Amino acid sequence: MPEILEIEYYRQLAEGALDRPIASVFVDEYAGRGGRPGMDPEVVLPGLSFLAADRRGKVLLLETEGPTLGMRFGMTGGLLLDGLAGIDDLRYGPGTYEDRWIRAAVTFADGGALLLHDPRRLGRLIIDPDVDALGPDALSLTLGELRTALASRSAHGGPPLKARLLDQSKIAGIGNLLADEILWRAGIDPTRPCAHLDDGEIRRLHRRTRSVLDQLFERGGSHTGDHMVARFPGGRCPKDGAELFRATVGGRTTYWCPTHQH
DNA sequence: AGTCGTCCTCGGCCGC
DNA sequence: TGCGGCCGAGGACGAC
Repeated sequence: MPEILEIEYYRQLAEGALDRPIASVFVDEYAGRGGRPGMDPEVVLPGLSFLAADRRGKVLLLETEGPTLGMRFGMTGGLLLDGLAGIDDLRYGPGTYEDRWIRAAVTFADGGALLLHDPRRLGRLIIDPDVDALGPDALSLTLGELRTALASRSAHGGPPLKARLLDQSKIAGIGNLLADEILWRAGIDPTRPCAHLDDGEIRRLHRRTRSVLDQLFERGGSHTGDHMVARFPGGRCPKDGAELFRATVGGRTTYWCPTHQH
């Protein structure tokens, strides 16, 4: 599934779409949901060009002379430019390409096109998305920013740590699989109240977040993590062989090791 | 503030 | 064996 690393690949791919006048735009009924009234990409984009390809968390931001096109990819969204896929296969996607799964298209005057390929229809195209609602970007997360993100004044120490890591308004870009991988490497129990980590644990979590993102980016994406091979019922911890716990944490299926994650 | 259900589709798995 | 049908997976968001 596309998380921040895949979106960063898409952003790099989209740099090939800059400075090419937009001839027409198509957005299907689902991909256009949630947009601002009167801000229809099909209407406001033709005639303009993308001038910069940016990213905040999992949102790809294509800036023009006027409005900015925001693209979200949901679980199975893929970006194609002039026929090139941004990523070969997605863990939960069908792993194949079909014309009928093209949900949106930006066609340039030169005949090329930027396409959203999204079998399960959770991707969205939004004009001028609210990026201020997002927390600091995970790829450049500082220790101080992580400290702030984990703080809570609640009597019980806030929501489970994993739920907080997935909260895009606190940290932008971490998805379900990345959260499990990071916590597994950091050796921290995902169900711990997020504000109950001591300073050493916060530092460890920060260090592991950086190393996971750096390493997976070099390897080619979120779905190639070490913890992922054991992410099935009955799977065993690649570090120590213990059978992983499986439970819903923060509303998402979570796997963690009862032996080395505390 | 934090948790839960919903959206959407498809692959996988169950049972007959 | 074959097929029908159900479940669960992901991220974001609205509702309690």
